[in-house]
Amino acid sequence: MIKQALEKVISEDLAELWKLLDSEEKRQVTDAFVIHNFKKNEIIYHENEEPEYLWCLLKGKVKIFKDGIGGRAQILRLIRPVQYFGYRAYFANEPYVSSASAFEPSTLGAIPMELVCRMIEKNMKLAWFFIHELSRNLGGSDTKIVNLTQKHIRGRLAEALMVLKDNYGYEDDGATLRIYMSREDLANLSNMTTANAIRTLSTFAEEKVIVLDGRCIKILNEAQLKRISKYG
Amino acid sequence: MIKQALEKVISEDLAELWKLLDSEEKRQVTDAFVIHNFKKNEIIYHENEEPEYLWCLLKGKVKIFKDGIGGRAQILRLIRPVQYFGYRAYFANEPYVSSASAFEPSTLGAIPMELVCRMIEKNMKLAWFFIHELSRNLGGSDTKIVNLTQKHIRGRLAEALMVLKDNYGYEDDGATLRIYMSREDLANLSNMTTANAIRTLSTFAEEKVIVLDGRCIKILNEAQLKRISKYG
DNA sequence: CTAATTTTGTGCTGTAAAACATAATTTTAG
DNA sequence: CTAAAATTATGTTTTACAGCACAAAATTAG
Repeated sequence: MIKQALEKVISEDLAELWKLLDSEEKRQVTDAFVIHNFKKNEIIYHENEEPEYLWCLLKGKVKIFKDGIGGRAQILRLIRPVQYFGYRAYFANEPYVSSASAFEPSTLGAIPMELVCRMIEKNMKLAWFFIHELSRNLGGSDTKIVNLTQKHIRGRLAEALMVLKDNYGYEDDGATLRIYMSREDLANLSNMTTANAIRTLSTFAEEKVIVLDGRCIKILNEAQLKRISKYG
Repeated sequence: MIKQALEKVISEDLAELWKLLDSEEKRQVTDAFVIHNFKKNEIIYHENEEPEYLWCLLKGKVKIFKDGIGGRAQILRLIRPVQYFGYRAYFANEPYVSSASAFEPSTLGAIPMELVCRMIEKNMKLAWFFIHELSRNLGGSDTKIVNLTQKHIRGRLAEALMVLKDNYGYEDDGATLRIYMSREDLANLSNMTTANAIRTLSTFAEEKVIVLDGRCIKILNEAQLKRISKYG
C-alpha cells in the first residue's frame, strides 16, 4: 500500500484522531507513518519490549493479551479498524506489560511516539483524545477484573460473546459474529481452559442460545445471553 | 482545618500536581478546594454516581473498590497521601464504575472537575500529569487481571501483602506493615473468601514468613513472600 | 461494666472448574 | 494428495476453593 492510498484510507475512515489534526500536522503524520502488514497470529509487539510507536489498525483484527502462568494467556482488549494502541506503556514510561498480535492478516500504521508527544504539546485536542481513551480503557479493565474473578464459567463465556459482538458486530444476517477465532482464543478471552470453552459453548448450543458451525457463532437469543452473563 | 493550614500541608508535601501550577492557578485551586473529613469506612463516592470532583487525599488511607456478586467486593487500588483519585469517570464521561471509602479517619480535598478541566486546557503539564497517571493505573489494572485470575490463593495473598508494603510501607521496625486492615479487606484485595484469607495467613505464620499480632502483620521473610507471589 | 455485635479462627462438606485422557475432525505442510 | 500437526469434542478424575457451621476473641454500644 502506498502513501496516497493510505491517506485515502485514513481520511475516508472515521479516524477520530485524524480529524483533530490541522493540515501541517497531517503532513507530519503522513511523512512519519510506516505501513506494516502482519500475518495471522504474527506478533506486533511483545511484553517487556520498549514501546516506540503508536499503532493504528487500518485493516484486520488485533488482540492485546498478557501471558500468564503455565502458558495460559489472557486477552485484555480487542482492536478494530480504525483504533489506536501501543501508546500506554510509552506514556507510563514503562516497558510493555502486554503483547499484541493479529487475529487475521492485518494492515497497521506505525507513528513514532516521539512525534505523537511533540504533537500533543501543540494540540490540546490530541491530549484530550488520549486522556479520554485511557480513562475509558481503565474503567473497562477495572470492570473486567470483577467479571473475570467473580462470574462463573457460563457467565464469563456469555460475557465474552457479547464483547465480541460489541467489538466486531454481526454479519449481514444480523446474528453471526463477525469474527472467527479459535476456541483457545475464546477461552483466553473468558479466563477458562480450552476444554471448558468448548464444553460450555456446546451447552449454549444445546440450549438454543447460539448455533455453532465450525468457528462461526450465531447468536439466537441475545437477551438470554445477557441474562446468563449477568446472573449465570 | 482552615485554608491557610491547607495551603501549608499541600505545599510542604510532595504534592506532585501542585508543583505544576503557577501562582494564579494555585490561587484558583485554593479558592475552590473544599476540605472533607471522613470517618472509618465512610463512603466518599459510590459506583453509578456521577463524578464531580477530583479528590485529593491529605491524611489517612482510602480504598477504591467495586462491589461484585453476592456482596463480595474487590479492592482495585489503594490511595495514600498525597494522591489524587475520582477523576477517571469524569474524563471518560461515565458514571463511576467503582466506589471509594476511607480505611481510617481521613482528610480529603475536593476540587471541581470542571475547574480541573479548565486548568488542563491552559496548562499542558497538567494534561501530562493525568496522561501519566492514567497510563500507570491502566498498566496496573491489566497486570492485576492476570494475577487475580491465574495465581493460586497463596500467590494472591502474598502478592496482596507486597502491594500493602509498596503502598503504605513499614513501621519504624522496618517489618510491620503500616496499615491495619480487617481480614475481610485483605480477602477483598486478594480475591478470596475471608475464611481463606485467615487460613492462608495462619499458614504463612506457621511457615515463619510473617508474624501475626491481631491486625498487625510483620513480614519476616520478604524474599520468600515474593517467591510465593511469583510461583504460588 | 456488661450485653450485644462484629471479627477472627478452624474444622467439615460440597462443588466448580482444572487436569488428564483419548477420539474425531480440520488444517497445514511437504 | 497424503501424512503430520493442530484444533475440536467429550468423558473421567482430581483438587482448589467456596460454603457452611460453630466457637473464641475482640470490639462496640448502651
